Amino acid sequence: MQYHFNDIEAKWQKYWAENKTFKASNTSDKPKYYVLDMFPYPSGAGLHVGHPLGYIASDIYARYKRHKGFNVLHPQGYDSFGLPAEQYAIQTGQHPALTTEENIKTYRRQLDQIGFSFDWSREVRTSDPNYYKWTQWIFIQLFESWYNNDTNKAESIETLISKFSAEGNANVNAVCDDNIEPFTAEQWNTFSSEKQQEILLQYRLTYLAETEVNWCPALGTVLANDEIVNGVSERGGHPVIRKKMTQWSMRISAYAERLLQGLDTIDWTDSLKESQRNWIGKSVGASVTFKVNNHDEVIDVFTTRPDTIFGVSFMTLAPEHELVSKITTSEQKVEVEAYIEATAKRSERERMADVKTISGAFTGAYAEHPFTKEPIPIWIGDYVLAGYGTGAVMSVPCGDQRDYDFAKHFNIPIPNIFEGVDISEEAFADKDNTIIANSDFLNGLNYKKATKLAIYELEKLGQGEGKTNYRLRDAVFSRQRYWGEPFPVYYVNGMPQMIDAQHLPITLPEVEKYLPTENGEPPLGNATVWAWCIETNSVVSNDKINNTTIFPLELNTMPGWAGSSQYFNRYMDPHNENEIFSKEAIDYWQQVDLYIGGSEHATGHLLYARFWQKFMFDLGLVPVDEFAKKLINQGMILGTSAFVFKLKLMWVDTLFHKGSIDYLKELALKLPTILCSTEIYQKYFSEDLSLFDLNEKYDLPELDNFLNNVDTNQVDIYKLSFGETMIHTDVSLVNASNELDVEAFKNWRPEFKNVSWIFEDDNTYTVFRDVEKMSKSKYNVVNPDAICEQYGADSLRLYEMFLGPLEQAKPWNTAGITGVHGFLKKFWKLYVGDNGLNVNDAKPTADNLKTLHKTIKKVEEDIENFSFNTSVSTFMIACNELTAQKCTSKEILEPLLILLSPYAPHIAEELWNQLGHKESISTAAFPKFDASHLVESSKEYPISFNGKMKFTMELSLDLSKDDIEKAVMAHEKTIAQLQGRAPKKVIIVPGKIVNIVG
RNA sequence: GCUCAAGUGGCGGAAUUGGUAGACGCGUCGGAUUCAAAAUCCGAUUCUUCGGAGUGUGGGUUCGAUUCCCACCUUGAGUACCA
Repeated sequence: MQYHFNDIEAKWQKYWAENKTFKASNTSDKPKYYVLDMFPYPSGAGLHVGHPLGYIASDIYARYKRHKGFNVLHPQGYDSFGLPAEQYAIQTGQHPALTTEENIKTYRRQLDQIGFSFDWSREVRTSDPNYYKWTQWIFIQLFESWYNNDTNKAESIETLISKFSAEGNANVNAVCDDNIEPFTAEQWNTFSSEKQQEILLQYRLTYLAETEVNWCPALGTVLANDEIVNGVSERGGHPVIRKKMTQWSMRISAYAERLLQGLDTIDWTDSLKESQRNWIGKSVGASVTFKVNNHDEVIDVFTTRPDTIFGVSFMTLAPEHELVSKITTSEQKVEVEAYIEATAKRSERERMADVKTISGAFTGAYAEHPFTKEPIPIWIGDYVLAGYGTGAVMSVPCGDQRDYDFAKHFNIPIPNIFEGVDISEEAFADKDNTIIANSDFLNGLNYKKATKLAIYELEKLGQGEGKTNYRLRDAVFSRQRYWGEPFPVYYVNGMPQMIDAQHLPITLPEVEKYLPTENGEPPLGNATVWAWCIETNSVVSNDKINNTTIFPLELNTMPGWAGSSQYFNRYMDPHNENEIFSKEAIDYWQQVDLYIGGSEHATGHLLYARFWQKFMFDLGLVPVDEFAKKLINQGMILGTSAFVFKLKLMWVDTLFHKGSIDYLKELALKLPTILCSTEIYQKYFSEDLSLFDLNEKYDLPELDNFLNNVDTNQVDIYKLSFGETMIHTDVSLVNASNELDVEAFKNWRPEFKNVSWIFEDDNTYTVFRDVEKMSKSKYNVVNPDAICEQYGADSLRLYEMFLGPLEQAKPWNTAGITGVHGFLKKFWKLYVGDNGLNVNDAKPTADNLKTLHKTIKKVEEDIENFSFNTSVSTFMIACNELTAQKCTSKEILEPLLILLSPYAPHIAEELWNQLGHKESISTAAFPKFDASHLVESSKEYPISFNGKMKFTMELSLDLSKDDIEKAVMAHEKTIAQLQGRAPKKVIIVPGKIVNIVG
């Protein structure tokens, strides 16, 4: 009987679905294990072979853990709000809910055909009102909370209100806005309700604030930095302006320190933790206040090196700094304004990428040194960014290379405040070896002591204090989009009010158009039924708005990361209508044990989700403050693009031609389209042959005609050289030997229907191959549907794992799948012969047992180390060995099946069933490794001379070092190798190696 | 620039604590089977001037280095002057 993978796979997928084989229970005697994949966005293009890589790995792990006796939670769902569906809706008018539904159907079909052991009964979708009800609910909790630095956690806003009414805000130690005005309890109690709300908003964990955004009036939307190219929008090339907008923000900065510390408690990859650390960007130092001479102004700076304060020889402000216009002298005005204008034209990215060009301008103003009272010139320079810190720097050229370069460039003095250090060539930034000099009371001190003393003295002057700075900014939470969670917020006199949680969800209203409104409001501004009635507690028609009982609702929606910041907990109890999850469920599952996904989420989703988890921990909703214990990043699967070479004229040797460049350019345009097969092209190109030579060899009428019409007075046709333009061709038109289906290519690209082709000698056309990111636009996308159809899901699963280490990027090459497919056929034949089952009760041989147990050992180690590629090799070796051993023993073949089942579950289930089992193989226990089967009595010793292996010798493992040496020295090959010399030394490591030196 | 990965045959990759470099698979070549093909099976496959050389390059430590140390080069990813 043959291996009919399509039938087998369909049969078991149906069985698993019907029997709910992988449904997880929230109560069990078994230990729990929670394996989660990062939330997929169901895109319209469906899955390509790169997407399931992580899902296959997590599925193997989940199935392995079930064999190991765990109660495994392995859910899946969809992050189904998002921009692509909205964009599609704008173009076609189709409701995003409809297209999303369609896309999910495709995704589900594709996921099902790969045989994942998901518990689909727990599926969630972020765009489902029953789900986003809880996203809205968390938003309300954030609004109703403030961060108390004294208790170092979030607390109910009620505790803050009672503090205010009892003692005012003087003793409140909160994370809040910068510009808070002090008030007493009496004042608080006399404030109007609106005033009180206004103040509270400055403390809440989610708050309204004016934020600068990249506004594109033509598109009516806000753009991300990388959507802007050269100051205009990437799509359409419309102008973009900086605009202030009132938006919801999340006070994630309150959690900066805890987010940083928490990294030490979780088993995530170092590179990912490192990028989070960089993103949080903690720096310890001091804030210092400089007075500006002849002005009633001060400049605040943050510095990590207060010990170098006597080395300050100038100040640098960002060109955008608000003080610049106030303090610039009339003499310097022209220069400063010109410089500001020049900077404004450069994008922030440009300014940052360019470290080599030094530019700046002197404002003419001076600051006063806090200790020496000497005047310090104030400059502006675009190496200082307005957005970071205070947008101003105290410049210490002897201790900072950028300040040093700036000072050198503008001939600003560079005072040396370091003992015994030469700064004539570069700045000295080594904190550890710093001894301060020329610095009054700091002389002779090291970095640590000088820093402490400098801060102490600054505090005495009232011109500074010790300070810790974080780069992490509060996160903007509003989006001017339709397809996202609506806020549960209405406005009374411009002040935001939360809708009571019992009335959630506030569902997305219907709109006619998904575009922003004509007066620049977000798409929800198009909704006609989008007002809140506080009497009926329901959404009502806009025309009823009276601002006494019926009020306008918020028009923004939430960002993509809102829904994905809580889904991992919701999976624990996804259908609970009364709570976000029950206490029993969260206490049982606790947190994700293994999370697999891409590293592109390092500073987005993975940081925000940790923030929400910590917030929920503070509220006592979750038992642990990190949501994922272990995290692995799977590497990207790259595509192998295929190209055809189109010839073009090259200019390198214009010297050979008498004609003008213009004539050559004109000629280039007239060159007929010639597509040249890769091997021919590379041969001719590397031999530096000309177009003329090519034409001689291959009779191309069009080229002939072209060459005949070249003005030979201007051009030497014998020396017209050529190069190539590479044109992507769809990889589906190319076979495993890189041969192009030319007819299909012509049908796909009609513009190449009647052009000249140069084929290989055997009349085929070979494409050029190169590895690139897998994407539709590069025509290198490989669809798993076709692979499952032709080779089966088990082959796809094995091959994805076989490609290489999970965490590394690696190219996909469909041709290689025949290897693992051949293995599965061979594996099948080990169990099933032409006349039925081969398996019997034969007693296993020592070799059989050895093969089995070394396989158990290796596979178990591999899974624990997430080294799935090497287990596939191990299976192949085991299969090859057992086939050679003609093994038929059930005692061997049955455990082997369990080993394979996490990787290739369908074939394993089928054979398991044929062996007579009634239960799914997923219920079988993982085989136990027995080391006694691997004990060897002898070893094939490598005999090396000076570290180079020359031959091997079979020796008993019982031999002593001396016995081994005697045996080796007596060997004829040793004698031949030494040629009469006496060895200087003989190294013997029993059981490992013999090395003869000399 | 910085941070983190990575660099091994024609290709994907393997090599446990420093101990036989190239497992396993693809591809290629040769053979068997076949009227032929597919499928299947068997063998060979780092280079080589046959002495050797060889894991990006140059040094170092060691009896012995893909593995450890130093310097450099290249590629990929992330990040943006963190004051």
